[in-house]
Amino acid sequence: MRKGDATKARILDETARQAAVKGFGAVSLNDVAEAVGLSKSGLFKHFESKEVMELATLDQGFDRFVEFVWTPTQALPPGRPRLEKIFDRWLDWSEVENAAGGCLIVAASVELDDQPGPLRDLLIRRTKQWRKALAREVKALRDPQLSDEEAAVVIFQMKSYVLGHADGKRLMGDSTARKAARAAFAALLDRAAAG
Amino acid sequence: MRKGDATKARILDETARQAAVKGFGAVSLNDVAEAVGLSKSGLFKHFESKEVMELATLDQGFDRFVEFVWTPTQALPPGRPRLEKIFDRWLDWSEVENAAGGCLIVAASVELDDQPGPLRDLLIRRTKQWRKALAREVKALRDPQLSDEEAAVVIFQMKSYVLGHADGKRLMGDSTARKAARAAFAALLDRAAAG
DNA sequence: ACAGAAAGTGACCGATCGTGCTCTTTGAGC
DNA sequence: GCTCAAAGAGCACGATCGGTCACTTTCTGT
Repeated sequence: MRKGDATKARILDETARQAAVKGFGAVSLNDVAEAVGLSKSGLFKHFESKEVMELATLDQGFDRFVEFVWTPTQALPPGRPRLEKIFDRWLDWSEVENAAGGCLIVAASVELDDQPGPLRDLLIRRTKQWRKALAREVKALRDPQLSDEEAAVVIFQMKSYVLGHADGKRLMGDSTARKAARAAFAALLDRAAAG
Repeated sequence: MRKGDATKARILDETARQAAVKGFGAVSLNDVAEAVGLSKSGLFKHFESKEVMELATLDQGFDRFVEFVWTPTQALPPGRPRLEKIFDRWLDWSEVENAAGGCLIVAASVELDDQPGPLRDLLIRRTKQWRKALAREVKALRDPQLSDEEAAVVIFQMKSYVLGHADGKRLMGDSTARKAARAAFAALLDRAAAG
């Protein structure tokens, strides 16, 4: 049962790639199977349906995101240094790690925000989970910890800059997007620490 | 040739609605035709292909956007009052005017950023055009007008807040998103006017 | 009112969609 | 090394995809 796991992982990776590019709704089993080097029916030995495959893809997408953006920052001291690293990794996530296709989570968020179903449920659940982890990091910015409301303000603007960066860099090819995002975020941290 | 124009407009509206919900890549002629009350082949009397229909849809989408967000603000004095109104209308655009489906332009931006073709070309062209109009409004924030670079910083953050607002409100149902966006934007204008 | 164009229908095309079925190959545990 | 399940191929299915064509209905300009 080891060979199967490796194939499964390749399927999930490929599905994630295609979903980030074309959207979940436009991914076809044929394209995925071909890219992975399988027959279409071979996919069904790993997932009982397309929907289950999509769910697994999005779930693994979040795992990869947290692993890439959050995990490596836990070695740093809490507060500003850690948060700056998280932000930087977050920008890397869409600009470098997923240069082709962009961030799967952003793509899914825009696509699924008005399409009820298990896929959207999963997306919302894991986004909330991520938000919680992020809130803990943000609150540690000041010695008397930031309140929930203060942290929410910081998170809103932080995520906004991430989205702005992705929009500017990926669609418009704006090479200054990263600098703009970093500057805006640094100013935000200054305000948060002072306020 | 008057009846045809009305039908054409209904087709474009419906296509825009569906594209905003499911993405351009997942819109089918059958669904559009059915929703408009036409046969599938009837669509081809108005557009020679699906791609042409999509192009017309996105183009009209931008027209509607500018008409809704920008046009009504031109009665206000340039600078801060006008820009605040633009921002407000922009939030309304995705939260109220397009409550079901969200902003077509945002959806298209995320979907098409890595899919070359005429549709993406059109998207980029019209986005640049909008950015230019926006830059004029932003520069008028201060008496010695803001420089290009200063305006770019403001526009980056402004658009970031719009995206953050859409993300928070539409996907997560966060009812405080609008307040957060407005507060962040007001602070941005303060900084821009002072700096 | 009449002619001709515009608007719209229905049947059909080949291709592709997700999925089930049977069959063969392959790999892992004893 | 044998066995048996896991992994995968191949084919076929009904539905739907974008698109064409011949035909009918409806509107509009004169």
